[in-house]
Amino acid sequence: MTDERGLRLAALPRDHPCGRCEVRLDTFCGALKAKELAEFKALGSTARAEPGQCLFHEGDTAELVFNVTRGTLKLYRLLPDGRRQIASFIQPGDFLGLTVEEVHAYTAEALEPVDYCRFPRERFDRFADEHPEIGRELYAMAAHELAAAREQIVLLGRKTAIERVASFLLARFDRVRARNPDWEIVRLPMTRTDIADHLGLTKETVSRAFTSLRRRGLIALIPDARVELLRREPLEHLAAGERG
Amino acid sequence: MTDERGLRLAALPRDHPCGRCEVRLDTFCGALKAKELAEFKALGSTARAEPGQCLFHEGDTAELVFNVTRGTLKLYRLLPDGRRQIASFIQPGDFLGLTVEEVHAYTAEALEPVDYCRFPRERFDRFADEHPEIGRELYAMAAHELAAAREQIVLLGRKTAIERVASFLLARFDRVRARNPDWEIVRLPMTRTDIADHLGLTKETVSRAFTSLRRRGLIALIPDARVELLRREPLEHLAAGERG
DNA sequence: CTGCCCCTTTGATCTGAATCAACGGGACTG
DNA sequence: CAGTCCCGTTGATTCAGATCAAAGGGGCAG
Repeated sequence: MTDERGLRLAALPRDHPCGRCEVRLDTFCGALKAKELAEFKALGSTARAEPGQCLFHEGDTAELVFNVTRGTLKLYRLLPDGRRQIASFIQPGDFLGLTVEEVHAYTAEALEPVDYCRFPRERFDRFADEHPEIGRELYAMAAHELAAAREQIVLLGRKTAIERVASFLLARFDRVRARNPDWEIVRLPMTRTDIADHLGLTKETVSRAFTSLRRRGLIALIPDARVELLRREPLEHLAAGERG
Repeated sequence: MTDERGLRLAALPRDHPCGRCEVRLDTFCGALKAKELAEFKALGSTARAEPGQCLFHEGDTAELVFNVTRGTLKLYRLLPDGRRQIASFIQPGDFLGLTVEEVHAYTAEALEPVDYCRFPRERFDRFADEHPEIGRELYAMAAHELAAAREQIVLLGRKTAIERVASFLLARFDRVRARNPDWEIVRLPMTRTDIADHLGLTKETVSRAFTSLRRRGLIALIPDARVELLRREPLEHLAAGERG
């Protein structure tokens, strides 16, 4: 699989508009041949968002879809009195903005500088209709996100504070590991408040959980918002809910 | 849309194997013409599950996919110490068993007598590959379920007990209303414990929330596990999190 | 009809995490 | 370089919901 993808990457002409895209093979673009990819790319444009800027707000009509190539966003909903829930963090390779509704149900805000491709929804849909291989990839991505969302449901419904934080950290480590198998340090571009709003906790409780994991020797907190994984197994036990 | 579907339903020959299926147009079967539908149906078989029986367990290899035609199931995960989270309730017209993993991450257990069609996953995938219109429906269903899952994430992460119960009830009422616009009574085939395990609460808290909603005159509890909607608006305010 | 079981409801008490409060530190600003 | 702001951490107190406990009711087997 990696080899095949490697070949396809190598096969892309030098002057191809997606030639420098680092996440091409992590998203459905990887399912397209060079020519189709160029056609696809021409449907949209690229842009950058600075920290705090939003690609769209809850309630906006969904006119564009996005493909993130660099940086992290948070996808959140606000309740009328200010309570906030971050449904998920969006990372390079993630697709964003697809909705069955006419209107976005969440706000997508950049946590750090974000580069992305954007496509008018109508054109995107037409292209997808004409390219079944895209449809298949889209379905696979939706299924994947659904699995992640249900994992989050288990976390929010039944796990304790420290189990939630352990699960969150492991998910981050595993995401890094998918690319660098022996990388044991992860950067967390989001604040404690963001993590809390993702895990259904408060920033104080998240902070205490980090401290507790550090004291138990499972992780180390490194300057510049980084965390090192010291002992994976007990962290996995905690995350799985084994009352450790 | 309803008219178009009505026509398509009427167009199905009398002796068609799906002729009596009441949910055909609620699921992707509705996107198939009579002949293709018959071919599709022939790929699998129908069966019934009694209350308490499981279509599959967490950890089983995912060899079959299911289409529920009657009855309700619960889809749940157990943590090692017995904590349980019901990811969702599955109803007629819902598709079940699709997973990106080789193995089911949840158990699907019947709450009441359940009729369903089942298909070997491999054959189903092949059929879907050959019929792009199915792929599109599958994607739409996955996107729909993802939206529902994220709604549940907001509920579990940030809503209070009574807001959760109000949201749950409204979702039930709306599901009924989609078919019978002025129907204000809904049957709840699941126990208080099931509802609690869906909403991240305990059965006692769920029961107290029902009592509170009844005392406020928003709902009435009717024998035979039924609930009547008396005042929709305040219930909607509660569900939206307006601190009523 | 009786007894058993399970479900629901209600009450009393407990507790994990929220809230309230304070402090230290890094980044930016004027 | 003082001032401000935001972030993270830690401590004290509070509270929503969990847990523990008990009683009532419907369904069903014998």
